Amino acid sequence: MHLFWEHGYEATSLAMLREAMGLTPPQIYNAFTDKETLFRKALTRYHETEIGFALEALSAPVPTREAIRRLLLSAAEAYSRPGKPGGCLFVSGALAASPQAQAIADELKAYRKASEAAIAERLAKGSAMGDLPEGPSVEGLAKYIAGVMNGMSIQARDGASAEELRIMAQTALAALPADRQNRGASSKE
Amino acid sequence: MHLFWEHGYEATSLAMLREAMGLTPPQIYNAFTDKETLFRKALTRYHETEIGFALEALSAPVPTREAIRRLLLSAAEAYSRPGKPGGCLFVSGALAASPQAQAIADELKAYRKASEAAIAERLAKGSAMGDLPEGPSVEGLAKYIAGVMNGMSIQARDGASAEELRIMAQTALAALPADRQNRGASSKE
DNA sequence: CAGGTTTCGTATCGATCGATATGGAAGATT
DNA sequence: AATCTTCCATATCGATCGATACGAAACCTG
Repeated sequence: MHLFWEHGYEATSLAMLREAMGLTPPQIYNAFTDKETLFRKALTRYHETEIGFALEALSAPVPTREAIRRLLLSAAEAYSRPGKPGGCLFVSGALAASPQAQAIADELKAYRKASEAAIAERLAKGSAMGDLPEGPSVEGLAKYIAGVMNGMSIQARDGASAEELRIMAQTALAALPADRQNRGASSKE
Repeated sequence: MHLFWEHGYEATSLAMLREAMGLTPPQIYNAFTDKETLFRKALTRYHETEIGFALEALSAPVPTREAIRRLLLSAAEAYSRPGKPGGCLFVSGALAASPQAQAIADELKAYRKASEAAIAERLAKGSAMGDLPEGPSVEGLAKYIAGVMNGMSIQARDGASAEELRIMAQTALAALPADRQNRGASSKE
C-alpha cells in the first residue's frame, strides 16, 4: 500500500512489491491474482485504515461548519503523517495514466467523486437544518472543499508540514459562511 | 505536449509520441536527444503558451485581492479549455513517479514551488502597500492559493466544467480578507 | 550519367515490464 | 524406508519500454 501510495499504480513495479513483501512472484500471484487486484486490495485497505477521519468528521454531531473544520484539519494530519507517504493515495495513485491503466484511473476518480459526494451530503443535511445560511450552492461548496483537500494532498506531497497544512485548512475554512446558530461555540479558530 | 499533459511523463510512450508527431524514432532523437529532454521542451513550451495568465494576473496594476481573483478565475478557464487536457501539466505530469523518473518529478515540483513563490511575492508587495490587512501570513496565504489552484487542477481532470471551476475560484476568494482600500471597486463578485 | 556521400526509415537492440512454466525439496502414505 | 504427492523458488516467458545500428533511397559532385 505504501509503495502504491508513494509511486502510484503504474510506477510501482512487481520487483519493488516483491522485495517489500518478501514474497516470490508465484506467492504474489497466488495471493492477489494480478497487479490490478493487488492494487484494488490496497485501495480498500487504505480506505479502511487511513481515511476513517473523513467519515468520523462528517458524521460527528456538531454544526456543519465545525464538521468541515474537523474534516479539513484531520486531513492536514493524515496527509503529513511521519513515516507515511505524503498526500492521499486516491490522488497520487493515478492522476495521469497510460491507456492500459485507464480502468485504474477511473476507479480512483470514482473514489474522489465519492468523497465529494459525502461532503455534499453532509452540507445538504446542514442546509436542511438551517445550519448553512447564504453563499454558494451545496454542490459548489462541496466541490470547493473536496478540491481544497486535493490541493492539500499535493502540497503535502511537495513537502508541506502538518502545521502548514493546518494553516491552509484554517484559511480554506474562512471561505465558509459562519453558522447562524452555535456561532463560535465549538470552534477555536 | 498534449500527450504528456494528458497521460503524464512516464505513461506517455515513444510510440504515442511518434504517431502524434508523425516522426520516426531517429528523427525524434535527432531533434530532442532523448525522452527526458523532449519532456523538458514540452514543459517550457507549456509555460510559455498556456500559463501566461498567471504572470498577467499577478503583474496587473490592480489591488491585491483583485489580482488573486483574476489569477484564480483565469486558472479556471485555463484548466478547462475545450480541446485541451484538463488541469495543469505541472500537476498531472508526474505527481507520483518511479525511482528512475525522480528527476522529472523533482523538476515539476520545482515549477509548482515557483508558482507558489510568485504568488507569495505578489502578496508581499500587497502587504507592504497596506493592501492585505489582517489574517494569515503571506506564506500561509500563498500556500493556500497555490493549493487551491492545484485542487482546481484535479477537479478539472475529474471533469469539472469551467463554470464549476469559476464557482470554486469565487468560493476560495471568500477566504481572503477584503481590501482595506479600493474595496469592491474593481471586483464584481 | 557515374560515383560518392548523406540522409532517413526499418528492423532490432538490451533492459524491464507483468506473469508463468519447471525442476527440486519437503512432507505424507504404504 | 521407499515411493508418491504436494508445494514452492528459480529461471524464463512474450510484450513493450527507450534507444540505436544498418541498409536503401535520394542528392549533390565531377
